[in-house]
Amino acid sequence: MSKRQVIKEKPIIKGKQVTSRGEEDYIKAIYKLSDEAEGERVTNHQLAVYFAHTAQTVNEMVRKLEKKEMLVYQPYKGSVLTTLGMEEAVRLIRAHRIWETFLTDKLGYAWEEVHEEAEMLEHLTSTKLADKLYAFLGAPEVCPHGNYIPALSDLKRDDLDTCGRLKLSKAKKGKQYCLKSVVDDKALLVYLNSLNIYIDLCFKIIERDLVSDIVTLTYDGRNTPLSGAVAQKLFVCEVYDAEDNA
Amino acid sequence: MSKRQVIKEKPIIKGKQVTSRGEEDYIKAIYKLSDEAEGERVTNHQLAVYFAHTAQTVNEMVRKLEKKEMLVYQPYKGSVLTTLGMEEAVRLIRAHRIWETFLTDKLGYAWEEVHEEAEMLEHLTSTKLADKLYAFLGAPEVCPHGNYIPALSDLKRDDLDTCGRLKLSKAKKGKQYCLKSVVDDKALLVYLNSLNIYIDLCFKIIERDLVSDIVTLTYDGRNTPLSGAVAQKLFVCEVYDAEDNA
DNA sequence: TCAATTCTTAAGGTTAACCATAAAAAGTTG
DNA sequence: CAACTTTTTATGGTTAACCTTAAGAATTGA
Repeated sequence: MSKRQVIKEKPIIKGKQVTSRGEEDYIKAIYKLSDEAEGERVTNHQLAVYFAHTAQTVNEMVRKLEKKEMLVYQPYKGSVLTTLGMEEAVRLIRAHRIWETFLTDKLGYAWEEVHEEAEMLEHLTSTKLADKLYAFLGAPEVCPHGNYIPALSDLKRDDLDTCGRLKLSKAKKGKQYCLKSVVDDKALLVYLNSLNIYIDLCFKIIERDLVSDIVTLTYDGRNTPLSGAVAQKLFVCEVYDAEDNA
Repeated sequence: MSKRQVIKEKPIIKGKQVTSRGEEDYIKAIYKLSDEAEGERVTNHQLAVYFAHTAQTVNEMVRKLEKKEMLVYQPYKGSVLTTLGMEEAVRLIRAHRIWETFLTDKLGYAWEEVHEEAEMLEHLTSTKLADKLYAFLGAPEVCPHGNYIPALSDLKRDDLDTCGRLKLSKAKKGKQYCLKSVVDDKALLVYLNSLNIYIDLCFKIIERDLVSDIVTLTYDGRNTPLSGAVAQKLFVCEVYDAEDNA
């Protein structure tokens, strides 16, 4: 009733979020972890390790997301995303990969530089913006790391990272392969740069030492040994049109 | 010392911000308001109205920004940005206008749709990203609303919105003008759309009624009356190569 | 100049997203 | 199945960004 109320005149619009940044990060993490691990449920412990959060914090976040019906949580068992949660995760992953593609293809970023930027931008990307960007990019199939850019309706997680592809660590000696995707890990990407390894590079496996756990590839006329740890993060397709360059 | 500490293993990187979203909004607001009003100092009251925040909140934010040396505050007088604060404001305005240009020029957004998106994106735009985007856009001079895109070193506020331009409300009857910029106000932009008025449109003023406060323009072979309120939000340059289309 | 008005600020509250400590509950295993 | 480990959750704390109420200080104008 006082004149001071006049201050309330202009209610500037602000981003009204249904899910906050933190919540979105949890949804994405659950989506990813439920794929990496064999089981479907993601335990609170896994999330605690992933985010370096305490058990209590994880518990609170999971309970909050449960109330919002983004996931179903069973104490001592873990969480499974609901369809709503999956949709949210796919929306974020789609935006993430679209931004990564934009940053490399249009702005000339290196593939190891795009993750952090995309990680921020994805959270403010409306469906409209994502779709327009995607069209502008020419509807690319994959991001700079070779992972599929899912459509919003595309909730099948298996397709996203590895469908039709083989871990290099499971490839066979003597055969030829083409690199199709890599895990989005900065140190790995920088390392691959130093070896001149990139998406769509074709090579032959000339050695696979199970004791030392080293795979040796041939490309560019030279031999390159890769540790099992690295080989596990590279996904390849077999190539049949033989043509040696050793 | 307990085994539970193992949880602390993986400290995922997060955006470490020097200035938060809220602080950045205050810096931008002070920058803008110190230009719009005649005086240089921006009072807490102005900020309270602008954000629809309470006096207490404004006070807290201003004091916080003062501690960070982004501004100098004099109780009962108001705030002035320091060079540091100005740089921050220009960085944000630059990012804002670059995003607006990207959204319209590359993604086909309408000029009334870009403000909100840019308002969010600007806060996560590193100098590197802004510069790359800017180059990608072909180093445009102005945003879709005709406002100059400042360089980071460009702290002169006067140039940004009106340099060398005239408010349409001060234009003279009988002369020809070209629309150079408009205030970024959604309702206004939609209204201008309906009149087919856009940046770089040239027209002649055929009437200026001081009593009714209406300016009448001629373009596209028709006469269009504009209220003083609208005319105040349009900035024009005089055009000398005469050519009637009335 | 003094009363009215406006501005500032102290005190204390809220919510979100984190934290630690510690107890209670469930699972695991010898 | 008892002991041990892990997981959950209650309690209580922190900071940031907001809020209200209300007191106190400065400005203004008649």
